[in-house]
Amino acid sequence: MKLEQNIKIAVDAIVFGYADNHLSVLLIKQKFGELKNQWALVGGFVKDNETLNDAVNRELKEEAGIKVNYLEQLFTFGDNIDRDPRFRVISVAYFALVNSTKLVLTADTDAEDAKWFPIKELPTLAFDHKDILNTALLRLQNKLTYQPIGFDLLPKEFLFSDLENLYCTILEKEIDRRNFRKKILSFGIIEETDNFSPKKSGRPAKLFRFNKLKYNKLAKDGFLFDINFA
Amino acid sequence: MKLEQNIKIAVDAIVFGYADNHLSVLLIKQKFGELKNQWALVGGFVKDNETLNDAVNRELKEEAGIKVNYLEQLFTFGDNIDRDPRFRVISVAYFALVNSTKLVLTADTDAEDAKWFPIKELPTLAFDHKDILNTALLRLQNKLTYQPIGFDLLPKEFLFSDLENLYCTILEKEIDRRNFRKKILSFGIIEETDNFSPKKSGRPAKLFRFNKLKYNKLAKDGFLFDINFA
DNA sequence: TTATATATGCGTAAATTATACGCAAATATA
DNA sequence: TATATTTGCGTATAATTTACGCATATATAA
Repeated sequence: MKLEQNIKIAVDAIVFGYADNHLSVLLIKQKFGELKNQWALVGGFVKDNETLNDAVNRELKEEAGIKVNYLEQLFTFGDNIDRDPRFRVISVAYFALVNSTKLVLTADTDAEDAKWFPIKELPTLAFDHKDILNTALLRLQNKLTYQPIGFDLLPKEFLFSDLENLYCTILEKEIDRRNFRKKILSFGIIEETDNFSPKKSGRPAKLFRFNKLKYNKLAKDGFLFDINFA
Repeated sequence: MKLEQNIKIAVDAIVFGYADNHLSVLLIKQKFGELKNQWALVGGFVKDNETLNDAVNRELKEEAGIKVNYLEQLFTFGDNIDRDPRFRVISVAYFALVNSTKLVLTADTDAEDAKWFPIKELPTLAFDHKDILNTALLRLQNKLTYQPIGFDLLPKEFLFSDLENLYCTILEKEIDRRNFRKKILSFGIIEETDNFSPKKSGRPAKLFRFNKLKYNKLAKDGFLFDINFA
């Protein structure tokens, strides 16, 4: 069997973060090559002896010094045959979420060129990274309606209003506050804490916490988290 | 930038077919190599200048002489680092459906070693193809509940009872016949024909046809096809 | 010819869930 | 003390799901 394949395999990560009612994406400024100074997704080539997951996590650490809360394979992009003149590149894209405490990038890594961009203020992106990003955004919006991944974008303890705003912001629609609360509570996967959050005005609100154990239990039994609102 | 990556990229297809109340998968008997005479998924290495989709369709034609009704990317499997001693193989798996008229493989291709296996009577599979198959089966079951892909497994004109049995068989559960009919009809994506199907006993039943145009219209408007039953 | 088994096609009551709100409570600020 | 603001709980109504009943149309057996 002849096999002279000149294709290299890369991984890319679309990392979403949420803070102050804004959804953001983590981007890296390219240091080398023709695309020097262009913004791109975190990513790089896969080493011969590491899994795809390991490769993504390594790149996330090397390029942005970050550990993500949620990671899943998104899609493999391989149709852009002329992306690099030296060889064809096929990219396995990953979808990642970090909680808001990680939205400030630490300066002690070589991550000086990593930056968060609000999803509404993106720069021009290298390669086909704009397409990948759009695919990821659709996945995020979709997944939000049937899997409770919103918690991975929030700090450990959060207000109901934070969670509600997150849904409204990412899904770009109004949701009735009281019905939202009722439905989320009905799942039995978040619990009250004894803590309150300081507020500028209005009645003080309890902080809540996501109970991953209870979620896993329900998910294993095939419980359907239907988080859709009119 | 040093880059000595010794990885080859392949595509594999999990092709599902449905006939006589049985879900089946298309497998190929390996002709060469260490795994000679073992059964495996349709698949092969990607050529330098073809898209991933083209690669899958080419393999489907070459190895089984088949054109599929539905094809989508499933998942990229890359963790099985020692699959081939010569190099590492990363496989982009595709999920495919054919309608029941194609369940008889034509002998005029080099497909003499292609065969349909009922999902409940699988042989031992090569590589990690059993894992890939399981992933595909879960995808099929899941997708059936929110996207009307069942029609891609049936002939152009079909009985409601065929569709119902397909759902019962693949999802492995009982569904109330009358409620099933009501819900599917409520979507407005299938239409009556003037034809009847010959039956062994019982009242003659009308044949129905899937209207893809109406489906596409609804899908574009974000209509939710909730095909879940208690 | 008549009875029986089988599958279809239509309908409806009851249970459940979703939607649209009302409103008191608790705080900051004017 | 009044006002604006946000929270937390509740409830009536609409919509949907679920569990069936039953007449109809055919093949086959008696």
